Amino acid sequence: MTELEVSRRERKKEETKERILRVSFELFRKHGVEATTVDQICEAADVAKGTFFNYFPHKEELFGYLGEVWVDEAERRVAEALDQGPPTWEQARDTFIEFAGYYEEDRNLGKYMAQEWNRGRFDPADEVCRRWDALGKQVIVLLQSRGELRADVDPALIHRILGDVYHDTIVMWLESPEPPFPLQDELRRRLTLVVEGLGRKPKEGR
Amino acid sequence: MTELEVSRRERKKEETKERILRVSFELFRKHGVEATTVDQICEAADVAKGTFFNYFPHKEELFGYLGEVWVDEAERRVAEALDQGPPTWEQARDTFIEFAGYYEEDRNLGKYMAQEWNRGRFDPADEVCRRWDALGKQVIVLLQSRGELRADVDPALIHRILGDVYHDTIVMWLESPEPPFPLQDELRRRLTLVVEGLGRKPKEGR
DNA sequence: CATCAATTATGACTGTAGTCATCTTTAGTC
DNA sequence: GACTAAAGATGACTACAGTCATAATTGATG
Repeated sequence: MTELEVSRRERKKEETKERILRVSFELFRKHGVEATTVDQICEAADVAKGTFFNYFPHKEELFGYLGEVWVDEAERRVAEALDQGPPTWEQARDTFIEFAGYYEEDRNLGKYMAQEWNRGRFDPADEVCRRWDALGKQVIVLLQSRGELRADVDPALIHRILGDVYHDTIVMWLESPEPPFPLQDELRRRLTLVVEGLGRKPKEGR
Repeated sequence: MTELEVSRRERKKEETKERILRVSFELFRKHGVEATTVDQICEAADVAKGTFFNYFPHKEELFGYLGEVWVDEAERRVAEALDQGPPTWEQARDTFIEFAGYYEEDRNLGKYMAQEWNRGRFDPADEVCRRWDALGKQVIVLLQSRGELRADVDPALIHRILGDVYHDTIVMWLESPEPPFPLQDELRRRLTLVVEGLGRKPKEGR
């Protein structure tokens, strides 16, 4: 076998993993995450339990892959936006607000995603987190250089604070009673408020 | 038996609950939360497993009681501070920052506490959350009336945003590598920044 | 003190996540 | 095609959380 073509083994492996992932999320959507057991997933994907755990060291690991899908898409969209020149604060803000749409697609799944994310149990979490971070920081630095955000503050700190508010708003939305409030509007409101300040003015101008 | 004195049954019940709680946290501190099983707790507290679950519908419920202890203390301290007249922003900020000391007392326990808090699995969670909320909001309204915080913004929103940053800073600290950064200094830095604003100025004065 | 209803304690049992020694399949070699 | 080593699959097994029918304890009442 040459190195170029993918061996049957590789192909089967990939197929099995794909099948487990596909079947899992089907069941999650149909019956909810808590109510879906690994046994059921194995049954539906026609693999032994051991096989499941060969691919995913624990049940929650499945969500790591959802995270990867999301960040792939997000990176693509940010690059696209930056291609049209450096953004204003409003443009950048709205681009990131749109990512909240991932959570809106399936609230139940989103809830679990946020939860597992918090627990930091994913294996690829480090990598995925790093990419999310890089995405945000890159934009913050650009905004600082354009004078749209305070340049006298560590961009990592600005990033973290905006991230806090962003993240917590989503968590709040996930837990809010039906019908949920309009997530993206609320994000816009809060992020704007934080950038404008809640009260006192800084002692020095920026 | 008169209604004034507590029956032996009541006393025993209380004793058992206390014993389970005490023994649990001893074991948590000694071996870590994950590593401590309910069986071990029951063994050490000399009760049957069923008894444990009579008192605490699930293992995590134990943390609900820690939450209650914390909020009791916090309420006491805020009342004390308000007794000395309405606070400035700096005073109020620092009072709340001191509460982060609960987490500093035992980082491992704190980690679990924050996690379980997020998951919202405590039974008394509603009540305890409500009290924490009331505590914060009360102070925000006071600060607004003194012109220390923007009065043109819903106090609940200000409260939520400051809470986001507060909470997330603690989570970050809990996850930070040894030796951890100085938590209270970092909280002060971030909360101040949010109140002063990250960049753009509001269109209208406050 | 005997009886009873209500409360609390008990531990065998169930369901599920996760492990591991063993078996099967595959790609490469002669 | 036969052989081999390594990758991958398997399911019986373990460990733990949580349940529930039953037993024991308690306080009240005659």
